[in-house]
Amino acid sequence: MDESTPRRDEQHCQHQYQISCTNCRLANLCLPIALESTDIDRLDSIIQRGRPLRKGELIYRQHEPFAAVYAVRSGAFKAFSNADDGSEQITGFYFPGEILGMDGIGNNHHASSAKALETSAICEIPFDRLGELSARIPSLQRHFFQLMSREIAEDRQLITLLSKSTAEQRIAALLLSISSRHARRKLSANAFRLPMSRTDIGNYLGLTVETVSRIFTRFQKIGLIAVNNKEIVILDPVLLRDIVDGCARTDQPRARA
Amino acid sequence: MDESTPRRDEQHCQHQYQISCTNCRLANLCLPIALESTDIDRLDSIIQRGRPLRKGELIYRQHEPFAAVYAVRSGAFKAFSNADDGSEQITGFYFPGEILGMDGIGNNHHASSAKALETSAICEIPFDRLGELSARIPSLQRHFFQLMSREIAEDRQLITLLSKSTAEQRIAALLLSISSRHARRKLSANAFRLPMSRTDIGNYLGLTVETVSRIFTRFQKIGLIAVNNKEIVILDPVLLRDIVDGCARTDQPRARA
DNA sequence: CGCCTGGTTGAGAATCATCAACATCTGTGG
DNA sequence: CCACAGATGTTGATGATTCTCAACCAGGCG
Repeated sequence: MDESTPRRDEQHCQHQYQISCTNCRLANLCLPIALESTDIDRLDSIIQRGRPLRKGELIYRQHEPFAAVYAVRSGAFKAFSNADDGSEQITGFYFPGEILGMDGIGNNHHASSAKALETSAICEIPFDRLGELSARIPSLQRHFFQLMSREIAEDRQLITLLSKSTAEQRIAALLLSISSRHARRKLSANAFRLPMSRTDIGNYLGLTVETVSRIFTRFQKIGLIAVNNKEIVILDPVLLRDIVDGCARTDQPRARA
Repeated sequence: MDESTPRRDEQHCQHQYQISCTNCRLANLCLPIALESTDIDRLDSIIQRGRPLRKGELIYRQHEPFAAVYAVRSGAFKAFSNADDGSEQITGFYFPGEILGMDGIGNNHHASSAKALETSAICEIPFDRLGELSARIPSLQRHFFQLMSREIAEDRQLITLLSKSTAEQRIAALLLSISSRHARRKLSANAFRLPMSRTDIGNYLGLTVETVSRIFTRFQKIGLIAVNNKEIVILDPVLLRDIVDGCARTDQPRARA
């Protein structure tokens, strides 16, 4: 109960923010993927690394001029946009190795804001210099096209989720998504801390806080997950997937393949 | 009643499918935007133009190897992906001047399928050659980044719509979106034909056909739009926007700013 | 200690889905 | 040109999921 967080390793290590791309343990997920080491050095030379951000600080604000994209080095962020009436819509959560801010390229202004959900560090990648570099390093250009394309493909999965799925399926899908993104970083797939609030989860998934809360307790009651505030343990990954796929429901007394 | 379609001009003209980018009336919306005329010629030289597709024909299928993106020259398309259970999710509608297939770049396979909603013509743009060309023409690279970024930003608008809006707001937003895309092509903003079925609209917006139908009739009853099958006339654009923005509802007897 | 934010639980209401019947449109073949 | 069948769209009655409103609880911080 007092092992505050199980990922102190990554947190600590990645807060050493003057590390280079070459030595970064996220290099295999992030922009440098598929680059030769000399090209990695060139990429490295355009990247700015600043002090870590504290919880609640913004990387950039919606409508601000767009100048750079950002790689998450440690911590977690939410991206959100505000409608005219001030209401917020969260469009994504971002974890180490993922790239933020690509929706701002389109019209030279950020289409959303990005806020740290906990103490976090980032690498700033000035976009005009990335463009120049991409023109000279074909594999970098291709890789950046791929990153943007994957962002599109992932947004469309979310669209499908919002359009077709029940509240249970949405929450189960989010848990699985976070789980797999943890696994990608060689962290436990089945035990992790949710950096965002229940309100954020509801906002992201198109549900109210109350519904999110109810479903967490329901999932807990059937032994699907263990919840302790933001700490989550997935007890039955198979059932979780079955719920996402629509071939299992929580009101049945736990019969599955 | 017998003026079959008011856009026979564009349809006819654009079906002249061997036209070059330089002479294409969509050049100011499509990829050539912001290119010098010599660069347009270079772009033009890599573009493939085939025979028109008939209603129901596919440009590409989900999971097929990715090789090209496609510009709509005439007609209209829907992009959709199928879940494992075969259920379909429409992720977008595409009109002349818009680019299709960018979600396939990410992992070299198409993440969705694209089907013609009516007789349509396209320009095929081989992606590897576009990449080469982009590396040599900085403004082309930048423009393609921008197109992808806008696709992301638009998907996120849809996410907000699905996450936060009522059925009425979703339909109103779709009508406004189609209206503005018509206007961009110098066609009437307030009178157009919906190329997709009610079922498609419902699928796209996360609603059932019945709900879509009911809302069309409700909108018609209050004098917001005139509906004749797929022909739509927007009678009160201001109110339509108010509905999207959530500051007007149809159950109030028509009081607005 | 007490406030304040964030989270949980309950009761009632509302929107939208479902099920079912019917209408209309399209295109095909007689 | 008409008749028909299948697909597409409309309308109505009913019900379920989720939202809303409200109260209450827990933890963190001044």
